[in-house]
Amino acid sequence: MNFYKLLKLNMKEFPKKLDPSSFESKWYETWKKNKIYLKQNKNKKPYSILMPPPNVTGILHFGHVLNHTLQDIYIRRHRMLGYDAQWFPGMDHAGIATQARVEKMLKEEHNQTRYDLGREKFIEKVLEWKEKYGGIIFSQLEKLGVSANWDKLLFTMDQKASEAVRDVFIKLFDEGLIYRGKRIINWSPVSMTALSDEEVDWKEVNEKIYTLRYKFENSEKYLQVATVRPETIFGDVAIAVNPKDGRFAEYIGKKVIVPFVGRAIPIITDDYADPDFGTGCVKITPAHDPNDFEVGERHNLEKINTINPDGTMNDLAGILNGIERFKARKVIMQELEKAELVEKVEDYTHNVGFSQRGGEPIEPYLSDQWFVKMKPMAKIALDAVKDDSIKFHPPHWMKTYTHWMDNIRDWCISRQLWWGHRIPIYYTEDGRQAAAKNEEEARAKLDLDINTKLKQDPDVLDTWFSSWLWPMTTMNWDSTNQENSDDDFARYLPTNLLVTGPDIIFFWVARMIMATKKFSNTIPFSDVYFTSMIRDGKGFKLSKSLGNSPDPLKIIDKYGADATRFTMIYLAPLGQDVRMDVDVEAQDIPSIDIGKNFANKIFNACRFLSMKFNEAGDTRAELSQSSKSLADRWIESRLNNTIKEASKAIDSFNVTVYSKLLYDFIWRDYCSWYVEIVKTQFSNNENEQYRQALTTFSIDIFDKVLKMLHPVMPFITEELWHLINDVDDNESISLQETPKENSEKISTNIENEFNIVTELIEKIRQMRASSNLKPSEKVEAFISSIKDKVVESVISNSEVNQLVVSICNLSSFRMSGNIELKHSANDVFRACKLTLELPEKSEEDIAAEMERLQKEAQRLEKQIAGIQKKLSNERFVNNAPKEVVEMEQKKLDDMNANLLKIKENL
RNA sequence: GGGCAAUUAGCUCAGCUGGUUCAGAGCAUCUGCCUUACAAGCAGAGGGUCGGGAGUUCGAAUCUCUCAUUGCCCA
Repeated sequence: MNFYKLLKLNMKEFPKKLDPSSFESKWYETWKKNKIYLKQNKNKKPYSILMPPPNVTGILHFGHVLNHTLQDIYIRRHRMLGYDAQWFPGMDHAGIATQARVEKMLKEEHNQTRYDLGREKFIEKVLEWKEKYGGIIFSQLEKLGVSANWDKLLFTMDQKASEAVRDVFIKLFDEGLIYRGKRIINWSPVSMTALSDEEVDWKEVNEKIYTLRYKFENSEKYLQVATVRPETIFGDVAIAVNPKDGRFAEYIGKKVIVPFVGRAIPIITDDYADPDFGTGCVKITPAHDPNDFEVGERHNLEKINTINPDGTMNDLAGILNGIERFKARKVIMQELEKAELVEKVEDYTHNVGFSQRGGEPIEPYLSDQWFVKMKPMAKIALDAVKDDSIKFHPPHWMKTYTHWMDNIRDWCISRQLWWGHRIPIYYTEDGRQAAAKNEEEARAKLDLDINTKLKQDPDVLDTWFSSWLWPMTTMNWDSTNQENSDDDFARYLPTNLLVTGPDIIFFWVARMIMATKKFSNTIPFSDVYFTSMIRDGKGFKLSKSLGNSPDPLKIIDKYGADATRFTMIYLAPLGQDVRMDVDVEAQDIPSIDIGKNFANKIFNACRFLSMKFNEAGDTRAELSQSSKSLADRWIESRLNNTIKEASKAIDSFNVTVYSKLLYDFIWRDYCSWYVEIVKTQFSNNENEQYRQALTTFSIDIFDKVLKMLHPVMPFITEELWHLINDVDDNESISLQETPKENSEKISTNIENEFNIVTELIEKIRQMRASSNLKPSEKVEAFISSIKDKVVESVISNSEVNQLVVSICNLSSFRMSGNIELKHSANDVFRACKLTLELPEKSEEDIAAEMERLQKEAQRLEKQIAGIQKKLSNERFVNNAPKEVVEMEQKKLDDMNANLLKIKENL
C-alpha cells in the first residue's frame, strides 16, 4: 500500500477545467532537461525501437502521429516494465524530394538551376537548406510527447552512415551482386532520373488505341497492328505474333514496312503476342517498353532509343525530333492519317505509371543503370520470416511479403541526382572500373600507378540504399570490421519492434531484413507492427492535395497531445484502416473529442479524490481487509483484472484493446460506479480513520491506473501523478514501475455479487424513469420472491441496502412479501418481484406501462418458442454437452416464470 | 490479370479456437436531470433477419464454398 502525501493543491487551486496547454509543454521541457529518456542503464535488459527516419523535408502528418504514438507507447511501457528502453531516431536525406525542394528554391530566389551552380556548390546549398529548414518534424514530434533518445539521432548523410553505404556497395560489387546494365527502367523526364519500381504508382488512364497499317514489302496488302504509343514507331524493330496463332502463319519471316518511317522489319513469333489482344500483331519497340525489351533480348533485336532524357523525341525520331513525347503522338497521327496508314482509333483504358514523388508520367527508358541482384538476398530474408524469428502484426502481411520475395526483380539503385550517396565506382579512361573507397584504393584494385586519371560515376544511390542499412548504422556499426562496432551494436541489435506503414514493406522492411541478415548475420527486429492507414469519413486517404488532412499541431493545440494520442489509438484497430471524420472547412477532426472528454474525466476523478482527501484530513490509514465493502473488493478485482487483460492485449500488439480496457475501467467501473459508491460510504461513516483509509484506498487504485495509462497519455498522467504523490518535479511517472496484476485480488465471485447490485440499481432506475418520477422525489422500493440464495444474501447486506437507497434516492429499500409485481426485470431479477411505492399514477402512465409489459411478453414468448424448439430437438439434447442443455432448460424455466408474472399483471 | 483484406445499429468499430458477455460499445438521435469531481457531465430509451446465397453441424455473426460490393498491394 502506497501512502499518499497531502495533495499539494487545495480545491481552490485545483483548476475547474482541464487545460492541457498548462502542463504539456512544461512536462516535455522537464523531461528533456532531466534527460530522463537519454539515460541508459546497462544493468537492465535492453529494449529498443528504431524510429523510421522521417525525411529531412518532412512535416508532421497524421500518419506520423499514429506511428510515433504507437512506438512511444511501447517504449514507455517497457521503460516502466524495467527495461533499458532506447528509441533510436534518425533523419533521412530523401534524395529526390530534397533536391527538388532546393532546386525550386534556387529557381524562385535566384532564377538558377543546379547546373548554374555546379555539383559541389549545389550540395553546399542543400546542406545550408537542411541546417535552416530541415528536421522541423522533430520539434513537432516533441509536442506529441515522444520519448526518443534524441542524443542518438543520426542523419543518413552523416559520415558514419555514408561510410556504411559505401562499404556495403563495395562488398556487394566485389561479390558480383551489383552490376551495371542497359535496361528498361522507370525514368522521370521531369527529375531526369531513374526510379525504382516501387517509386512508381500505376493509375488507370483513358487513352486511345491506334490500329496502324504495316504494309508488306512491295505490296499494298498490310497487317493491322494496334498500339497506344504511335510516337515510338521510329523505334520499331519487329512485329510479333503468337506462334500458335494460325492466322499469321504464312507471314512469319516476311517483312513489313513501318508506316511513315519506311523501314522494313521482320515478322517474328513470340509467346508475348496475345492472340486475343488487339489484332493479334504487336509491334516490338525494345527501347520503349519493358516487355518489348525482353522480346528483343530473346530475338537479338536492335534497340532504337528515340526519346531524350527530358521526354522530347530525339534525332532518330525523324520529323518528331525535338517534339515533346505526348505532342509527338498527335503530330505522327496526323501524318499517318494523311498517308492513309491508320485503320481505326478506339478508346482504350490501361495503366500508366506515374512518379510517386512528382506525379509526372514516367517513361520506360532504356539506359545504363546499376542494379542489385535480389534473388540471393530474397532467400535469406524469406527464411527469417518463415522460421518465425521475425513476426508480423497482423500476420497476414507475411503473405504479401512472401509473394513479393518470390517474384522479386533486381533493384535499380542508381539515380541521376546530385543529392545523395555518390556511387563509389571509379572508371579508367579505357573503360575499366572498380568499386573503392577512394581513388587511391581504386588504383590499387586496378593495379594502376598514381598518375592514372580516374573518373567517379556521376550518379548517386537510391535513398533506400542507405535506409536498408539503418538498423546497423544507427547502432554505430563498423562496416569494415564489425568487431569494432559501438557497444550499442551488440546491446540493442536486433531491435525489438519496428512500427511502420505497410506501404513501405518492400521499400524498407524487406530490404532491412536482407541487409541486416547478410552483413551482420542477425535480424534487424523481432516484431513488426504494421500501422493502419488513416482515412477521412468518406474513405479517402488523408492527403495534403485533397485538403482533408488537418495540421496535427493545430489539433494538438485544440485538444491536447494526450487527447490526440488516445483517440488515434482508440480508433485504430490493428491491421485495418482508421476512418476519422474530418471537417475540411474548419481543418478539424471532431472525433478527437473522445480523447479530450476522457482526459477531462480522468482529471475530474482526480479532482474528486483531492476533495475527499482534503475532507478526510492528512493523516492516513490502510483500509483493513475486514472494513472493505463489497464495492471496495469489487473495484480491486476489476483493477487487477483490467491490468491482466490490458497487459495481455498490449503484449500481443493489440493497443486498441489496451486503450479500450483502460477507458472502460476508468469511466464505467471507477467513475460511474466506484466513485459514486465512495461518496455514500464516505458520508455513511463518520469515523475519521475510516474516511482516510477509504480515500487512500481509492487514490491507490487511481494511481495504478494512471501508471497503466501513462504510455498512452503521458502528459496528463504525469501531471496528476505529481498532484497525488507530491514528488519532486525531477521524478517522473515514466520511471515508475508499471503495476502488475495481483491475481489474489481477482475474484469472479465478488464481481458476480457486485453485478447483482448494479443490476438491481439499474432496474430501479429504469422503473423510476418509466414512472416519470422526479429525480429528487424519494420513494420506497420493495423486493420479494427471491429464489436465488446468492441474490438474497447480497441484497440483505446492510451496506448494499444503504447503497441502493442512497444511489437510487429511495426513502427505503426493503425485502418484503405479498407485494404486487409492477415491473419485470430480465436477468437475475427475472423471478423476483420488484416494486416501487409510487405516488399516484395517471391513466397515461398506466397505459404506457401496459404497453411495455405487452411488448416484453411478446419478446419472451418468441424466445421461449425458440428454446422449446431447441429442446424438443432430440439431436440437440443428445449431442450437445450436458451443461448447455441444462442451461437452456434453466433459461426456459426462468423465462416461463417471468412470463407468468407479466401475464398476471396484464 | 494475380495477391491481400474488409462487409455487424444512421456513423466508426468490438465480438479469440462455433453453445453464458451473443447480437455489443462509443458517437449520433430522443426523454429527463446544473443530483456533494465532471453539462467536455449524469440517468434512461429507441435502433440490427450480423452483405446475398448455399453448405458443414444438434447448433453459425463466428467454419467452408460461391456471388456481390469496397479498399489496398503487385503486374
